[in-house]
Amino acid sequence: MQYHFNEIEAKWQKYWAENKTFQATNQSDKPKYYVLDMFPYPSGAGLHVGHPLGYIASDIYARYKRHKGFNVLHPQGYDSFGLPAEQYAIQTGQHPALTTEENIKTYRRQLDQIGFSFDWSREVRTSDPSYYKWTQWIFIQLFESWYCKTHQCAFSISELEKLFSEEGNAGVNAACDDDVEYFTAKEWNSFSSDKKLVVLLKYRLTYLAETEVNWCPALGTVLANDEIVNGVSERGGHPVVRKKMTQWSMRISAYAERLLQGLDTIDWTDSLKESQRNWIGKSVGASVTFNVLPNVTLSADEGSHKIDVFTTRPDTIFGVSFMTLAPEHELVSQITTPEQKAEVEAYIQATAKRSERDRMADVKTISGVFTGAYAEHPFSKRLIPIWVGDYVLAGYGTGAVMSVPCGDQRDYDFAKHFNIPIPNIFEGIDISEEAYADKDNTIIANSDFLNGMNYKKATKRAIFELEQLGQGEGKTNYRLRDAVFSRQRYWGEPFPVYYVNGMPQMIDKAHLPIRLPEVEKYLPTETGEPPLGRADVWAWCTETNSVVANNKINNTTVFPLELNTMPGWAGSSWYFFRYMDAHNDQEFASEDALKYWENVDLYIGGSEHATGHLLYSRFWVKFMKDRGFVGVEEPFKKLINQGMILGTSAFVYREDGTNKYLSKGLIADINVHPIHVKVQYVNASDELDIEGLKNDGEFGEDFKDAEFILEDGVYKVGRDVEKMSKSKYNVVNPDAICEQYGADSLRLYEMFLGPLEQYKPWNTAGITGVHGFLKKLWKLYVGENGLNVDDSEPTKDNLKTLHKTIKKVEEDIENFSFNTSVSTFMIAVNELTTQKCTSKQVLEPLLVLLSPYAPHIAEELYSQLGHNKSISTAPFPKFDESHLVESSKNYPISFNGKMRFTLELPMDMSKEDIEAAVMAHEKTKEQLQGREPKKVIVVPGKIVNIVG
RNA sequence: GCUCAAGUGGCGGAAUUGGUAGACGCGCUGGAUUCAAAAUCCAGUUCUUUCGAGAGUGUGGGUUCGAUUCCCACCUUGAGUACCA
Repeated sequence: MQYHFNEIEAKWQKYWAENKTFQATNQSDKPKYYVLDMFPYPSGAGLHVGHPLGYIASDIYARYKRHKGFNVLHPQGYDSFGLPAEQYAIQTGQHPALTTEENIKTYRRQLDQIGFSFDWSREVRTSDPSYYKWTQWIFIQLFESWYCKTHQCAFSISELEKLFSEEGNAGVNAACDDDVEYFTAKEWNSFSSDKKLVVLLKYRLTYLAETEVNWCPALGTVLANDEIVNGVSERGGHPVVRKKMTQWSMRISAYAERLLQGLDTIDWTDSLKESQRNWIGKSVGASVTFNVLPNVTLSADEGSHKIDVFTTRPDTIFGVSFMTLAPEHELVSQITTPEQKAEVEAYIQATAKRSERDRMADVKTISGVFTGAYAEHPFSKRLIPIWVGDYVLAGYGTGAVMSVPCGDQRDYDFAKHFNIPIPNIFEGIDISEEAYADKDNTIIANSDFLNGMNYKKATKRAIFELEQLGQGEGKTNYRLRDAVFSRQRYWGEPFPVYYVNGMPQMIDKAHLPIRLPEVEKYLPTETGEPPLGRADVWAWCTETNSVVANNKINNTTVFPLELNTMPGWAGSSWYFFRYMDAHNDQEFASEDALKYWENVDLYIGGSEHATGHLLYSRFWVKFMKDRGFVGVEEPFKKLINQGMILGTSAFVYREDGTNKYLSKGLIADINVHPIHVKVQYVNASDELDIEGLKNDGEFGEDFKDAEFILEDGVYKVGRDVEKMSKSKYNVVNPDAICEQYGADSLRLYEMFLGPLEQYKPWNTAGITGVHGFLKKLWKLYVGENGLNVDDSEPTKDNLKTLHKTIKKVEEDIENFSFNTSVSTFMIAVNELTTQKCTSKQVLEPLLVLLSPYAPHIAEELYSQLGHNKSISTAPFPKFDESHLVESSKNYPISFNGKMRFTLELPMDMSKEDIEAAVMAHEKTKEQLQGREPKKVIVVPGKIVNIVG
């Protein structure tokens, strides 16, 4: 009987689906284990062999954990809102819901054929109203919350209102907008309800704010920095301008410290934690207030300005020789003297044209302009000229810096360029060539009360003195910015928000979900409003509590709804909770389910989400914990980034100016142009199937009349490893692999390629290795005339092979070293085949070991051994050390550390006897050639090393 | 620039606490089987070599009886990030 993988795989996939083999229960005596993949965006192109890599790894782990007696939750779903579907809708007019549905079907078929043990009964789709109902609900909770910095915790906004009415806001230590004004309880209570709403909005964890964005008028949308190339949109090349827009923001900055601290409690890779730390960007220093000197030409009212700066080096405060403001800084226009006005305005105009990215990329050019105004040094009272320079970013700190040229290279370069003095405040340091930024060896000089102090002491003293003056305090700054949460798109979650007198109002939970309205086109409106501005039925009636036609808007009972939609990361920031109780229509998940499953034990996905999805999810979970909705502080306990599988592109070489294609070895110094060809026309020896290429439906025409110049009778292509992509014709489809070799071969081969975390090239030719292994495995169990397995007693060698395999495979899975397991299986099958093993006592446990990796063949053989329950219910074999105990050791005999020969000696031989046996050996004498050994190292059971 | 990875045969990679470098597989070479092919099986395959042996894990040092593994400096590649005050 042969190994008919197609039949076997279809049979067991059907069995698993029909018997709900992998359905997890929310009640169990077994310990729980939650294995999660980053859910895919269902793109139109379907899966290529790179996509399932992480899913296969997590599936192996999930199946292993089931064998180990865990109740495993291993769900899958779709991140199904997103731009490609919308773009396709704009081009074709097809509703994104339809194309998304189609794409999901393809994905599901492809995933099913690989034999994953997903619990599909818990599938979620972020674009499903029954799912985004809860995304909207969480948004409302964020709106109804504020963050107390003293307690480091979010609370209900009603508690804040109570505080305000009892004691005003002076004593409230909240994460809020910078521009809140102080008020007393009495004042608060006298505010109109509209005014109260305005004030509260400054405290809410999601709030409306004017944000500067990259606006592309032609596309009617906001673009991310990387969607802009050379100042124009990447798609279409339209001009882009900086524009202020009112958008929803998330106050993630409130959680900066906890997001940073939490990293120490989770098992993620160091590189990933490091990216998040960089992103959060904590820096400790001080804020310093400089008074701007009254300018005689300005009125008294305009004259009393203050500039706040943040510095990490308050110890260098006596080294300040100028200040620099970002061109966008609001004080610039107010303090500039009439003489400098024209120059400053010209400079601001020039910098406004450059995108933020351009400005950052061009570090070399030093530019700036003097405002004509001066500030006063808080201690020395010296005059400090105030400059404008675009090396200061408006978005970081206060958008202004105290420039200490002797201690900061950028300040130094700026000072040199504009001939500003560079006072030296460092003891014994030469600053004639460059700034001195070494904190550890700093001794302060020329600095009044700071003289002679080191960095630490001087910092402490400077902050103390600033506080005495009321012109500064110790401060910690974070680079992490609040996240913009509005998108001018159609295919995303609608906000559960309507507007009364321009103030946002939340729709009550009872009326969720607010479903996406129908529009006739998916483009922005002619007036530049988002696509939802095209909907005719998009107003909120507070009497019927329903979405009604726009023409009913009267602003007394019927109000306009929000036109923006939520960003891609909204739905993905909490989906891991929904899997716990996916069909609950009363809550996002029940308390019991949340309590049982807690959080994700193992999360596998790509490292490209390091600072997006993985940071936002942590933020939402911390918020939900604060408000008592969940019991955990972190979403993902352990996280592994799978590496990317790269494609091996193939090239043919056209001789310039001809229609001749030269085989790779013939190029020499002839001028040729390499052209990508589809990898399916290339065999394992890099030989091109010329006929196949010429008959290709898509490109055959291009090569029809081409002449292929062969070497040794074949055309050899060139190869290069590149990212797998359609445009490089190196995409390999798992469907074809499954059909030709089977899902078990695909699973084994993806693992066999190399370590999970590494980037590695795909080469279909190599799959014959693992496929051959499966055939060999099959032959070990099934002969010409039926099963080869019997009840015979295993031999010592059989047991040794089995138990070393158990040991290795178990260690490998625990270490996520799946590639070495595959080798181990090959070795085991090779050995057992040589041993002609037929013993069920050995061959049955081997199947359980293999089943996480190659579940179909394992199920089939297991059932042929007489079982009528799925192999997934079998316990993992127990390792028994006693089978590996050896009585002798083949010692490597080294001379000066180099192994020269081996010698078989009993395991229990003493050190002295080993040395004697080695020294007596004739090859030892040969090696020494008469020399007397200086030293003989004997490590019993390991090695002998002779020095001399 | 900074941070984090990673450099081992023709290729993917193995060597888990410092102890036989190149497991396992691909590819290649030779052979068996076959009318032939596929499939299968067997043997060989780091480099050099005067066939005795010698060298060898990016480069150069160091620690050690012994280093792919530990330390220092450097080079290369990849990823992320950036005038962050």
